[in-house]
Amino acid sequence: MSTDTYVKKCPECGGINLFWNKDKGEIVCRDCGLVVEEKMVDFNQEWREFDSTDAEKRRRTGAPMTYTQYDQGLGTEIGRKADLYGLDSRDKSKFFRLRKWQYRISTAIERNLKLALAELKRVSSYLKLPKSVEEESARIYTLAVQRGLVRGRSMESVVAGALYAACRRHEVPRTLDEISESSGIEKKEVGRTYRFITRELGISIMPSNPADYIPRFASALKLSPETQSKSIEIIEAAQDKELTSGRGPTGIAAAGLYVAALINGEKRTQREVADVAGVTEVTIRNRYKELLDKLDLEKEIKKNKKKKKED
DNA sequence: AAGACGAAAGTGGTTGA
DNA sequence: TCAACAACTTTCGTCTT
Repeated sequence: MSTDTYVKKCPECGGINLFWNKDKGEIVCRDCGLVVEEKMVDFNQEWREFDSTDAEKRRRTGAPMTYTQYDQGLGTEIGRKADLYGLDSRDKSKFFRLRKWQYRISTAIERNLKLALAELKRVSSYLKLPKSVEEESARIYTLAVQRGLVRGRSMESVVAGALYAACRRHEVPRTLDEISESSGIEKKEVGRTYRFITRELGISIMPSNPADYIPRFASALKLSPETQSKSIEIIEAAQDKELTSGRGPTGIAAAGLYVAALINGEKRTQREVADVAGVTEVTIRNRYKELLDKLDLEKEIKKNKKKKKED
């Protein structure tokens, strides 16, 4: 955290031309333009795991590259690497030549990984994601790079997709909106990349459970734990009656929370809940109506109203 | 006056021919 | 590849508290 221990070398290009902009509180590499954040110091630990094989090599590679050149160059190289697998059994000399290629570009992959993992770390800490999710998404991203799935996509969008996938797998779902906002990638792009990489990597994901959203939404709305568990009850009941399939999980979570708050006399407006959950009031209303219809919750709401009047 | 409700039209994504 | 389709949003007018 403290700035006197800040990095001496650029994590991307290894250059030593780091410029500390005290006003903005950021450190910028003059060679490649990378903005090195203060938390950099922490990152080093993380990276070591990924770098161990040829960490020494990278240190001295100071070739100045712009961000975009670097990225584009990498994209095509990874493509070649993918081709290699089709050829190797037939032509041995070609195989060895390509092997050399692969070896040469592996440092490029390493560099891309460093950059990507810095981005990943940034977004992840912005979203306050647990370590386990961060590591999972790093793993997913690494796999994606190795399979050449980054080609034709921006590194950032793949990072965002990997994060979203990791969140889903660990059942700490963030909405696409949140990922989108914190990564600066368009929502539909995040979704597309997410679908692509999970399909290509054969990652199976359970459809996300509305109940997983409850704790976060509830705390954002400052609702009591009782209301939380009530809403989870409601959602589970709704799942039994198959009111949840095909519906957006956030909408269901929002409606469940809204009803639960109503029942426990902690009423929030539809708008408040809608904002937190990232859906519209209309969606809440639709789900809410279904819940009332099928789960006869009206009694409970009335009961609560009576209680209030008595007080 | 603010919140809740619902109708109608529009949007983006999925699916199936 | 295209059109039908379901879920969700946007917008707006009306009713309720």
